[in-house]
Order: sequence, then structure tokens, then C-alpha cells
Amino acid sequence: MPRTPSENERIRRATTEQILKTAMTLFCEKGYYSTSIDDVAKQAQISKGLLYHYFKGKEDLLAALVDLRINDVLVVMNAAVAKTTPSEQIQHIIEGALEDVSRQPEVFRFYLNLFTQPRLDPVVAKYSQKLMDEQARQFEIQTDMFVRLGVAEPRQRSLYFSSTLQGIMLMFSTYPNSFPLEKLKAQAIAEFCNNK
Amino acid sequence: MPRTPSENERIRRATTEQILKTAMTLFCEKGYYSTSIDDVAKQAQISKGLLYHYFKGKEDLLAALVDLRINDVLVVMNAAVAKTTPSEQIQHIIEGALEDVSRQPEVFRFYLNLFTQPRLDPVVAKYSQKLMDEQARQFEIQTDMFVRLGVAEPRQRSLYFSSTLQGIMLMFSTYPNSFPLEKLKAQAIAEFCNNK
Amino acid sequence: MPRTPSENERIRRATTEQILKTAMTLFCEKGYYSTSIDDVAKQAQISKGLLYHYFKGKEDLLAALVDLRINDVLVVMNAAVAKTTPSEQIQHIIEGALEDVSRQPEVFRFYLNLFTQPRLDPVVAKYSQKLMDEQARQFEIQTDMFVRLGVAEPRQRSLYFSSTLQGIMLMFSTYPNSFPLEKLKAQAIAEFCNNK
Amino acid sequence: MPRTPSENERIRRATTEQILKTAMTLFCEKGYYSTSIDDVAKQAQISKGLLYHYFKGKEDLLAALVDLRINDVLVVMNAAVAKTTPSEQIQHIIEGALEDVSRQPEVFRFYLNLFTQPRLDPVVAKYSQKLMDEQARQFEIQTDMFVRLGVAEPRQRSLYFSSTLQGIMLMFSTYPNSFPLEKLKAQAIAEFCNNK
DNA sequence: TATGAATGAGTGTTCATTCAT
DNA sequence: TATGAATGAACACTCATTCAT
Repeated sequence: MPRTPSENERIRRATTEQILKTAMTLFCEKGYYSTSIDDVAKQAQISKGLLYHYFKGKEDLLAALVDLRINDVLVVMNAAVAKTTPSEQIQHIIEGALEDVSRQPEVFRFYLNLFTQPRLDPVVAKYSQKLMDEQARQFEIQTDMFVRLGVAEPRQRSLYFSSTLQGIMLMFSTYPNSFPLEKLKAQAIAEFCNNK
Repeated sequence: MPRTPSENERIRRATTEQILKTAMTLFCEKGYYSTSIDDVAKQAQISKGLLYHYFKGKEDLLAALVDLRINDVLVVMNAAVAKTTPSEQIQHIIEGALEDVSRQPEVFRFYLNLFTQPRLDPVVAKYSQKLMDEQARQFEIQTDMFVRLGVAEPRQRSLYFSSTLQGIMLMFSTYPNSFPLEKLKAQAIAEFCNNK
Repeated sequence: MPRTPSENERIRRATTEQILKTAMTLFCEKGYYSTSIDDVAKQAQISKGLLYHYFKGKEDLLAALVDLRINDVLVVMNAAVAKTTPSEQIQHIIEGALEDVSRQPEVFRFYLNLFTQPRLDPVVAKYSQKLMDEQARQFEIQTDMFVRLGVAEPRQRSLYFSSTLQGIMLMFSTYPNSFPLEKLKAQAIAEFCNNK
Repeated sequence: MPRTPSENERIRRATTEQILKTAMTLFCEKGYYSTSIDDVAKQAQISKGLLYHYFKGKEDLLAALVDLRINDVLVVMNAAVAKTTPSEQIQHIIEGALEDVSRQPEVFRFYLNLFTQPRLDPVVAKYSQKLMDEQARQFEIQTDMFVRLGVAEPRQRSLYFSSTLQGIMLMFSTYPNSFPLEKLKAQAIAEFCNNK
């Protein structure tokens, strides 16, 4: 007897998630190019054919993961925007971002790696660009916060802020075991969350 | 009669440089994995066989480029150390690093990409690690400067400094056309080059 | 619906056999080094990729063939051991070995060629050694037969027997068209199958 | 000032010998296919270009070595023919052959390997054939000795003799450290050197 | 005689993707 | 939905040989 449609739907969801989780893990461990579709299918305990049933190809896996990432960033940003004072908003950005990276440094590292991919890489550049575009969008919102904070040159301040925050994330994800994340977080909050 | 040894030496040097330059360009444009040895040989206008006469393989090309990069970093660091006051030293690090990245943002981007490579990538991880080790070495020297500068928590300050500087370089190499590098440089110098 | 596992098993078996048969033929004709994987795939009417689906590489092909050969030798030896008198046992070794070589002289020739491969050949030596080890094992069993036959110096006699038998096989596989195998077989049986 | 012609001639001879010796050593160690021209030139301490000045190519090296081998065999055979009685002649063949193989088992092994090369190997078969032809020529001479010895079926006897002798050489060159060559030599002489 | 830079065809191998069932 | 057999283009690398000097 055939499965019910809802049962099918449940299976689809579970399998999709399983594949994505496996792909994320392997991409983080070995990188996109050094991970084969065979690796993913084997580790996800499904057949290669089935994987292609769920995703159009290797690139499609990457696309899905990038969308997930962008969504994560958006969640933090939206929560920040919901705060009342610009000071709280910026603080939330710092805390959200560092919370993210501290939970899964390799994941952040993977996206950062993708982000820094050469511009003409025939496969990967598209997703690198997508991440950059999204970051640019976030940047505009964040700059508004600095405007409302009343700093002298808000755009420049916002850039400096982004640089510091990205730099902390980069350093932490590089040396996750020895980097005093909390202390640097405090320092960043002290520096950026009030109009000096 | 054979060529004189010095003539051979000249040829070797020129061809080696030509190959490395081409490899650097292509790796920056398309990335290590998406650049084939054929691409490099063709663009360098030599035969594939000759490339293997000069380098043991694709990986050896990468190794040579990483060594060049490490040397570049060392040059800046040594010049910084040669300065008299810690304030000047730190300023030199900032200026040297940003000078580097502003001259060839794609090159920095490439090394940053390598730097953020997943830890288990079978080929590339080794060179990623090498860059990380070198950075750690630089960090110790730099921390001494902050000690001599007399700041409260020099190690933490040095980390925060590195984060900011790396962050600026990351952001600039991402948006080289719209990033006001000079202004941010000034801001960084103002923040880190004297004992507040 | 996927193929049933047993159907897959059938396909695997058939294709594996097809590949091995082709490889054996080509190796016998042109030798291991002068046969390319492309040759094997083409002649076996499969794609190169599929060959690698079944065998890890060219060397693995050779390994499989060597295992087959060792098995053939074991079959003869086991049948010999099963005979009651040592005289019959030795006769069975002679007949089994010469039967083998007369059926497929080129195959024997190929294994002999492998057997005589230089000891340091980076690829092939391993299999040469494997054949030698197996022969040494057979030799011990065979020597027991001469012990039971009651000859004066059984080990030496066993060696002389092996030498003669190997020599006949070598000569026959070299000149299969003009070598009077039956006559020499009779002569060997006459010489070795009873305690003179 | 130019070298004298005779000086040049001396150099030519010495270099030729040096190359051949090196090639023989390497072919014996690693086999013809696994030895590169580069290997030979490096080990012989000359440039690749010079090697091509002395030999037309890799195949030509093999050809020269095969000629040397054939000459060695001829020397033994001629000395055998010079003996007065057929019994002494056959004894000389045994002793000469076994002396050869015992002095340099790897060299014999190499030629045996060549001898057993598949018939269609595009490069090597020609030399394999040459060795076989030469052996056939020797065989005729040797058969005459058995005729003169007065055995019943001299041709068959001669074949059986060759088989035994080749077999001993094969076995010895395979296990040079544990094979009691002298004892087997005695046994062969006892068996073949008088009209039983 | 002598060198080693230079070539390019050929080889083993990988892998994303398709297809028959 | 699910399997894994099958494909073929692409890739890194080797090596006998040639050539300019």
C-alpha cells in the first residue's frame, strides 16, 4: 500500500534535512571541492541517486546552505532592529554574531571561506557574491543605527564597527581554543554601544 | 657546447618567476581548485612538461606562493621592529599591512581564503596551517609592542588590535572600490598607537 | 524502484568477470605496462569510469589476477595431496601443472614473467613476491611427498623435481607449437614418480 | 686545444660502458619499464643529452644489453664445442650456465624476464624474440652433442636437458640465498653427462 | 663532446551526473 | 521514493625525446 501524502512529505523533509546536515558537516571539514557527492550520500546513508532526487546537484547543496546562512544572519538582524535604542541594537548585533560564531566556529569559518572565494571561480563565486550582497544590505540597516546613535561620521563608524566585529569573528574561528571571546566582546560593546 | 651555468641559472630564474606570477594571477582569479595545471602552463606560455621541470606539482606551486606571502609579512614585521618607539612600531604594522592589501586586494583575498580553508582539506590545509602558525609568531612580537606601550592588558589589547586590523583588511579586500581605506587607517592609528 | 539486490549482484559478478577476462587477455598479449586502462575498458566494452567502480586501479586488476592464479595452483596441489600414495601425488602435480600450462601457455608465460620481475619494481614486485611465497609454501608440501616416497635426500630431490617441472613449463610456454609436451611429461613421471 | 682522435675514442668507449653498466644495474633492480632515461643518465653521471648522443634511445640500450647477453651465451657454447667428448661438452654447458647465473642471479633473472615477455609487447617483444631465436640456435648445437653421445632419442633428450638446466637457473635466480646450486649441478651432471 | 631546458603525447585516476529498474 | 550501475569529460602527472647553445 502506498504511503499517505503527509507521510511522504514527512520523509521528504527529514531526508532533505539529513542531506543538508551531512553536506554542511563535510564541507566544513574538508571544504566544498574536496567533498564528493559520493561522500555526502554515503555519510547521509542514502544512495547517490536519491540525493539527486532531492537536490539538482552539488551546487544546489551549496545554494541551500547559503540560504540557511543568510537566514541566520537575518534572524539576528531582525531581532536587533526590534530593540528600542540604537545602543541596544548594536549590542544585539555583537552578541548575536559572536554567539553564532562561538557555537560553531567551523561553520562560520566555512562561510567566511566561501565569502573570500575568488571572484571568477566558475562554481562558487555566485554564492560568494550572494553572501556579499546580503552583508551589504545588513550594512545599510546597521549604519542607520549609528545615525540614530548620533556619532559624527556614522557611515565610517559603521564600517569600522563591521571591520572590528568581522575581525573578531575571523580571529576566533581561526583560534577557537585560545581566543578570549567574552573579553573581546565586552571591549567591542564598550567601544561601540554608546556615543562617546 | 652547453649553455654556461650562469645562463642556465638566468633562464631558470626567469621561467620560475613567470610560472609563479601566472599561478598567482590564476589562483587569485579562479581559486586553487578551479585552476588547472594546463591553465597555468598555457597562460605562462610554456609546456605542461616544463612546468613540472620547475615545480614538483600543483601543490608545490601553492607552497612556493605561501612562502612568498610569509616573506612579505616578515618584511613588514621586521621593518616595524626596527622602529624605536612602540607607537611607531604599531603604526608601521598598520600602514604596512594596509599598504599591502590596498596594492593587491585580490592577492590578500586569496591568502585569506587559504587561511580560512577547512582544517581537513587533504591538500590545502597544510598551507593554511603554515599561514596560521606564522601569524601566531607575528602576534607574539606584536604583543611585546603593546607591553612596551604600557597598556593595561597587553595581550588582550594586541588581540583586539589584530582583530580590527584583520577585519579592515577583510572588508577592504571584499569591497575594494567603495571602502575608504585611508579614513579607517587613520581611525585605527588613532585608536591603537598611543597609550590612552 | 531499484533493482533487486540479487540482480545487482548478478550484474556485478558478470561485469567483474568480463573485466578480469579482458585484463588477463591484454596483459598476456602486451604485458602489464604496455596495456593501458583505456585498452582494458575499451576491449571490455565498458567506460573507464565503470572499471574504477569495480577495481581500485590498474594494480588492483593485477592483484585480482594473481589471486586467481594462486587459487589455480592450490586446486592442483590440494587434489594432489588427496591422492593416497606419494607416487600418485607427485604424478598428479606433474599432470596438473602441465595440463594448466598446455591449456593456456600465454597465461603461464605471463605469470612466469611476473614471477621473474625485478625485486624493486615499484608496482609489480609485490605480486611477484606473493607468487614466490606461495610457491615456497607448495614446495614444503611437495617435499613431504618425497620424504614419504623414501628417497635419499628428499629436500634436494624435491628441488630438482621442481626445477625440472618449472623448466619444462618454461620451455613449453616459450615454444608451445614445437614442444613435445606429452613425451617430456612421460619422461618426468618416469623419473620422479617412483623411488629408484 | 682539441682532444686527439684516440683520446676521443677512449672517452667514447669508457662512457658507453659506463652507460651500459648503469642501465643494466637499473633494469635489473627496477625493470625496463620502471627505469627512466633520467634515472640512467643521473646514475651514470652524465646529461640526458649525452646519453642520446651515445644511444638512439631507451630501446637501443636494451638492444645493446641483449647483444651482450647473447655474446655471453655464445662464449660458453663455443668453449663447450671446443671440448673433445660430448660428455665433456655437455658438462661444460652445465657448468658455464650455472657459473653465469650464480655470479649475477639478478642479471639472469632480468634476461629471463625479458625472455618471458608477452609476444606483442610493442617495445620489448623484439628482444624477447631475439633471445628465443638465439636459444633455438644453441639448441641445435646441443642436440648434436646428444646425438654423438648416442642416446636413444637425442632431440627429446636435449629438450629434457634444456628444461632441467633452465629450471635450475630459474629456481636459483629466484631463491639465490637458499638454493644448493652445487648439489643440483652435480645431480644434473650425473644425469646428463653419460649415456646411461 | 656535452648540457639541461623544453616539448607534448600518453597514462592513471576522479567525480558530477544520468539512467535503467 | 529509492538504488547503484554506468558514463565521459577533466585532471594531475610522467617521460622519451628534441633542441639551442
